[in-house]
Amino acid sequence: MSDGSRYYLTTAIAYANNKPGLHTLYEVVGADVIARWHRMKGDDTRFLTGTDEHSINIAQSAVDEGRSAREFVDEKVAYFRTAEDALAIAPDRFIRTTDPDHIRAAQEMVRRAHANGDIYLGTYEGWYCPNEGFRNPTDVQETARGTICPNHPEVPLQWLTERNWFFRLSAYQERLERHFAEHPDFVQPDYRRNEMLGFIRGGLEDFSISRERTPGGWGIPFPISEDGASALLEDGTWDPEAGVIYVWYDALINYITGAGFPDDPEAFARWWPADLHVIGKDIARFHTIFWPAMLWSAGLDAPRHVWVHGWLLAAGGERMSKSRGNFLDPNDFVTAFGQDGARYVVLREVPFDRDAEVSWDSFVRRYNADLANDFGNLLNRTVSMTNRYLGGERPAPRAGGDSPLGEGWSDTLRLYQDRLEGCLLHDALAELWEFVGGANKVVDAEQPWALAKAWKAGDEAAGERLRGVLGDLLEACRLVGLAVAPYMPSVTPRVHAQLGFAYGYGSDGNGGPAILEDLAWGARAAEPGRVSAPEPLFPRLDVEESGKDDGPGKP
RNA sequence: GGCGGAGUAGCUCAGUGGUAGAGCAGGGGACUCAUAAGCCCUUGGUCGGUGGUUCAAAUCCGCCCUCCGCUACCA
Repeated sequence: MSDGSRYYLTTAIAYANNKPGLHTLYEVVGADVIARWHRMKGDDTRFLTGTDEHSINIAQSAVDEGRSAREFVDEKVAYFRTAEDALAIAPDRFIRTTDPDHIRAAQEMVRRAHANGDIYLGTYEGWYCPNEGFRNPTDVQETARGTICPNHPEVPLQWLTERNWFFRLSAYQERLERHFAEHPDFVQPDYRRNEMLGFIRGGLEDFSISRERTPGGWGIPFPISEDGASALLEDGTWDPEAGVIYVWYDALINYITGAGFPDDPEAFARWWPADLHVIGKDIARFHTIFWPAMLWSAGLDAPRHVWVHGWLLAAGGERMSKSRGNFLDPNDFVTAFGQDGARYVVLREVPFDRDAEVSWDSFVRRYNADLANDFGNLLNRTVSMTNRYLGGERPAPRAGGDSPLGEGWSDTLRLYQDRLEGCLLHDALAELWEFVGGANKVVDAEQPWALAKAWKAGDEAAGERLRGVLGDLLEACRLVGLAVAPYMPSVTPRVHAQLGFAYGYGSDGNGGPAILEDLAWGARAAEPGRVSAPEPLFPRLDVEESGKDDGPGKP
């Protein structure tokens, strides 16, 4: 039921300074699930993810490695795309802040802010690290040798003053407070919203949006000169004296570039404002305070919702990072759990609204308990019994009222949809798996093997009941298998194949029937078919062999 | 320091006044369709500490301890 409703969602763009860790891609997997769900519902869906490439750190790292910044980021971006492919991430566009249309978008935003009187020349001063640029006062340390940056203790910091353009964030304080009040679900979860509101009420300061000096001049050229005229030179290049756009100002704009701004007004009118920005808790302020103000300044609408997710933490609650060496490699993770298994366990084991400590063990336990034992085995035993007792011919499920499973399904589906659309991705799966548990109980309560025996002995009623029970169980497998498609896109077709159903969705979730119609109990009851030979969906993993003692860093 | 959140079974957490719960992990049993999976039963907790209100407190109030988040320009 494609009702023409559109859904535009984004992830934060990843900082392209290294290979991606699973803790970074977690967010993208979650957003991909939401995107797939909307596609399968029939919404005209647009899912944007990509990379943030203009930081000073990146420029400096490239200099350190003796190559161009462009070469440096191209390599990192390739790592991201490979890992995302391995995890079946299917964006409608992978945006890079070095893309030409994004550069145009960022410059246009600066021009609009300037035309609107929202930017002005000022001075920015602070401790400047030759390696990392300006440092936050809270990040520097006073020592006997002077002020140093903890990351490079041997390099003394310089107190520098720059002439910068400032954005008049202070002018938007009242409007931001009003926006938060009028749109209580603008920022979620609620405790994040409260934190942001507290920040706004504490008073907003203007922030600088340009940089005079970056290594190699890396960044998007600032399009306006000090005198307020265009910084475009006669030879078609940008005046280096104008500096570059500060990387955060540049980065946020990717969300509108990805919607068609400013080149394609028609597309932009369709896709903007975004329905959902999925972001990490560390960048909530930029997305919920700076970003709306930037948009309003340019005469554009704020995004509708911003969801702030938590982090995967290593044992002891430590944040995962490359430098700590306690991160999980997404490619190793996919190798161990499979593409679908990896997506499932990371989204089931980590609540999407807060942090969670994870370990290799915890993921293996979750995989075995939920995927191999509960659902995989349910499908396996159901298909096996259908083959053994009914010659492989798939019986239809009983009408909802005649079947405990059929009766319970509508509640399960409603809760699943509520949780999923409310970004509680872990709770959505929990609802589905409660239903799986119910189906396993039905097997033991009905004992199809006993019914089969009685039927063989001439009890026609037992045969009738056997067909009904197995029909219900097969239907339960079909429904769960289909409902989890956003989470486990390649498992669903395998479930359908074993059950003898055709499967019509494409690899990104587009193209099939509106999923809610197909998710009704008995929706395909009229289709005859035969089950195939049973084949385990999720082979059990051995905890010992999976690297029990290695910790998350060395799977 | 200020504001906010949390401390309940080995692990992850639910439970806001009335005899301590779930899932996973551990133990036992019956069954056998199945990936030794599933089902049933079960071990396990002075509900962070302390004082108070109450007939009754994990739940309300005071104080204390521990942990976490936010407290602006690395991204």
